[in-house]
Amino acid sequence: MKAQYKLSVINQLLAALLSADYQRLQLNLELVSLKFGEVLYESGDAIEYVYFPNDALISLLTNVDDQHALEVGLIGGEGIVGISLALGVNISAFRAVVQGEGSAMRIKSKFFVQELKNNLALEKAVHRYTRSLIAQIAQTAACNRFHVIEARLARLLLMTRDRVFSNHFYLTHEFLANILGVRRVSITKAAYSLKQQKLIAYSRGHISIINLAGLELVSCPCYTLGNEKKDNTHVRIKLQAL
Amino acid sequence: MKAQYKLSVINQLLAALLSADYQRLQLNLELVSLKFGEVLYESGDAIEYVYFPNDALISLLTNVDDQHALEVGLIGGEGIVGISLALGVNISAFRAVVQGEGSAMRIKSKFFVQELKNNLALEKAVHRYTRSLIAQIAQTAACNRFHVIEARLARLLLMTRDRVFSNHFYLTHEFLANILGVRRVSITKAAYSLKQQKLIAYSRGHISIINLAGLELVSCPCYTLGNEKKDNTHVRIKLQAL
DNA sequence: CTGTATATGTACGTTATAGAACTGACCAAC
DNA sequence: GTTGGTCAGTTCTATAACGTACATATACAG
Repeated sequence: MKAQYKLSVINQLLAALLSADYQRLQLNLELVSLKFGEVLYESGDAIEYVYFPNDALISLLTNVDDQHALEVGLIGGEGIVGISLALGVNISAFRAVVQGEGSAMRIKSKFFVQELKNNLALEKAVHRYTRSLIAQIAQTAACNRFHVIEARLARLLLMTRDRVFSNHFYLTHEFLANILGVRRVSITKAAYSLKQQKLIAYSRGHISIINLAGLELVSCPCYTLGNEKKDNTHVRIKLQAL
Repeated sequence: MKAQYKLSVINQLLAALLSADYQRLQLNLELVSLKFGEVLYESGDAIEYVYFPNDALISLLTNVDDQHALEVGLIGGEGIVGISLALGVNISAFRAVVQGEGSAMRIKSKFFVQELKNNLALEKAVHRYTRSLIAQIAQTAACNRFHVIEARLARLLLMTRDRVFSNHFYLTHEFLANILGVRRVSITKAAYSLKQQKLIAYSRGHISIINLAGLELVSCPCYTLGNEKKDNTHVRIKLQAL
């Protein structure tokens, strides 16, 4: 299904392209809807498509052993999934899982690589995004090391919110546990505490943020820090151009 | 001091360059010796020089708060410090600290960026190295999350060994604690245990690996995994060409 | 050879999180 | 409406790692 109609939300990297560049790219772009839990790549897989999320949300996970994995990056409309390709390697370093249902534009790796060569603006944007992803990965690493589960959970919920543009989303404790690399029980305990504090509400996976400012307070400083530091220079927001 | 003499060890990225490319690059390269504990950049600093370590060892740290930092990457002769530049950003995302004394080649950012444009092989190598650094950062993140200090210490010692090409190096418990983001006491305990097991010896910072195979056994699987996965395609070892 | 700084060792109470096992509540399909 | 599956909550015990404080040992400078 090609993208031939307006979207309420469009990937910001694409939105920032010049009209002519976008027209050309669009020929090979495909609009897809991504389902919760869907796996785009396993770590080590060849990258078949590169994804530009619109309102979908992709979690990058790294495996330790068969038991444990850990989220190292979270990619929404501000980014792109499959960055390795822009670094000359067509193997994914991560497992990429859909954490938030939604739509994305995708393009065959071959076309993406081709386009990168001819489209300096795209290349530049992708590089800059790569740089900010590296910072995000490192930040997440440090956060996982030093902060308590409740704070990390709050941070994850806030980051999710920012990327799906909504205070309501679907995430079970089990899924969150996988993402944060902790036991489900620990999530339940932390989530219950947040619920008690009237910061969030949830039931069977349907989570709502009901006190944003409060949630920011209990979340670890990484959240606000991450936003301040966030290198948004890779996108010049130009939604109106579409 | 320009590099006009043979080195026993030379950075592998440089070694892999074609002779002509290297000749040109060399005009702007400078041989420097890096002292233990020296800080190349703070996180957020403008990148003045890009470093190609020979036998020096650089640790990349990310800050959490004023109290805590955490190593996310370790760069020796296989790599390059100041990668952000190749991604179009001249600000360092990390604090870069000399963890192992030794020499490195350095080049002014301006020249490096210039050279990247004209030297496809270098650009490709740097990109691939970036890709493998991302994998390393993520791996380290997961490792920090799941493995016990003793295993992580063993891993760090092994990684250090691999990069300084020696079983002997200088690292105090205090320094190691900063790198691994744990208390000094925890390092002392873990190091003491390794010493008891006759895997290492140390005194006042002078560490020796005395049972390599044994140390690999107690180190976390990340170590061997990291080596298997290690993407060395960014260098074509060509030391004989120098 | 003595004093001071640096490096390492020890001890004690505290806490976050792990592991494991079980209960209850809700949902959808048959 | 019963059944089977998913999701959330509780409890218990074990332990790795923390914070802090202090003690010893080695190196080096005067």
